[in-house]
Amino acid sequence: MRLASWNVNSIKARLDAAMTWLDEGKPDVLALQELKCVDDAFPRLEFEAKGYNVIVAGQKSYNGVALVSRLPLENPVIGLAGDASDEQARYVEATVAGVRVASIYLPNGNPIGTEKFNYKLAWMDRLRARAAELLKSGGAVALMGDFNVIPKPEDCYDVSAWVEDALYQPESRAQFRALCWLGYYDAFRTAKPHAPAAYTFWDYQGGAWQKDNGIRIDHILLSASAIDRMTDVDIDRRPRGRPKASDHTPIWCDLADAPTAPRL
DNA sequence: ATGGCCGTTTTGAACGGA
Repeated sequence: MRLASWNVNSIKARLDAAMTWLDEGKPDVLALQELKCVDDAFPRLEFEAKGYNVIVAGQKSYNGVALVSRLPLENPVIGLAGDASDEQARYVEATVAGVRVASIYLPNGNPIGTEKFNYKLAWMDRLRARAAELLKSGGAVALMGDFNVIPKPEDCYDVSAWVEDALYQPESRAQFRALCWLGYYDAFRTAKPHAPAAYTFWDYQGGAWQKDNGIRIDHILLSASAIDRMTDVDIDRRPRGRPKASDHTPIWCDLADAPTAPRL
């Protein structure tokens, strides 16, 4: 089963690109972020025509996440627990073939020293609580999305350009590590610990794509029982190099079928 | 040199993004 995540920066602006990537990336499950549209404006029919089921958590103009899957999306949950007053559409989860998958659009948090940065850190507290809850069953879990965190210096073309940014603050990175210490594995770094310039985002400005001035902020975090089944993982840079591209590009991983009996 | 991009919105200057 292939799991993938992509911040499309408006699903309406990126519909052709999304349809193209479904054909070439062949994800079984795709977590989408930054839809920038309400539920009814999501191009549901186009996804369904390609054989995908759809769950949308939309919002006007900003944010918005979705899960699309060839297999049924069971027991969907929209929204992240812990703050009933939070109206931003940044989280949706469901079960596909026994794997609990989530599409996550973690707050940007800029500028630091403001309520926006506090909101980011508080949101990460809530995410960690939910992530811990999901591990209790021992089943496979995949947290996928735009985490808006640069985990380590090697995940950035030039750390000096990001030291004042919310994505590289010590607090943001510590929160990301705390999430991992619960028992989640960064799918890409676990398989490719020394891969250089493994970026998922390049700014539209300043020729960042042409210079490969990128950062790795889109992640797939897998529980132990999920990463134990992982056979491949990669970042697909092709969509970023095309006209009218999102500033993010997809990341994906493959999971082998669940063993029907213990293998040891 | 994030001054220089992109998408969105009570459509036209402002906001959010990262």
